[in-house]
Amino acid sequence: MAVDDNFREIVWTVIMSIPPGKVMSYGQVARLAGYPSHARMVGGILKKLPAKSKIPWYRVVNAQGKISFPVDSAAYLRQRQQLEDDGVAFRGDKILPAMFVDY
DNA sequence: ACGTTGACCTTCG
DNA sequence: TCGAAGGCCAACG
Repeated sequence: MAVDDNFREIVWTVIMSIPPGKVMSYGQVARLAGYPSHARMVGGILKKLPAKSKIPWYRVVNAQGKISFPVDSAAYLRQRQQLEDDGVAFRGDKILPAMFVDY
C-alpha cells in the first residue's frame, strides 16, 4: 500500500466532507489528510481529477481566500459560479474568512 | 541524476 | 493591505 495512494484517497474524503456553503484551503486539506507540508500536492491531485468526478473540488481555495486561477480564465469563472451557487459569500475576488470550515 | 514547475503557505517590511 | 522572499516537496523533462 503506497503512501501516495492513501494520500490521494484521504484528500478526496476530506474534500467530500466539506459542508455546502463552506470552503477549505489546500493547506488545511493537506493537514487534515495527515500530510501538513503537502499543500501543493493537493493542488496536483485536483488538477488530475476527471471532469465528471463528483468531488466538490471547487470548495478548495488558497489560504488567502482567493481562487487559484487567473481572474480572467474560464476556470476561474467556472469555480466562482459553483461557489456562489453553493452560497459562498465573496467580497470582491476574496472569500470571506467566515466561509472557511473551522477545525 | 538534476533543474524546473506548480490549482501552496507563512513571515516580513 | 500588498508584494517579495523563503520554504516546501512530489512530478516532469
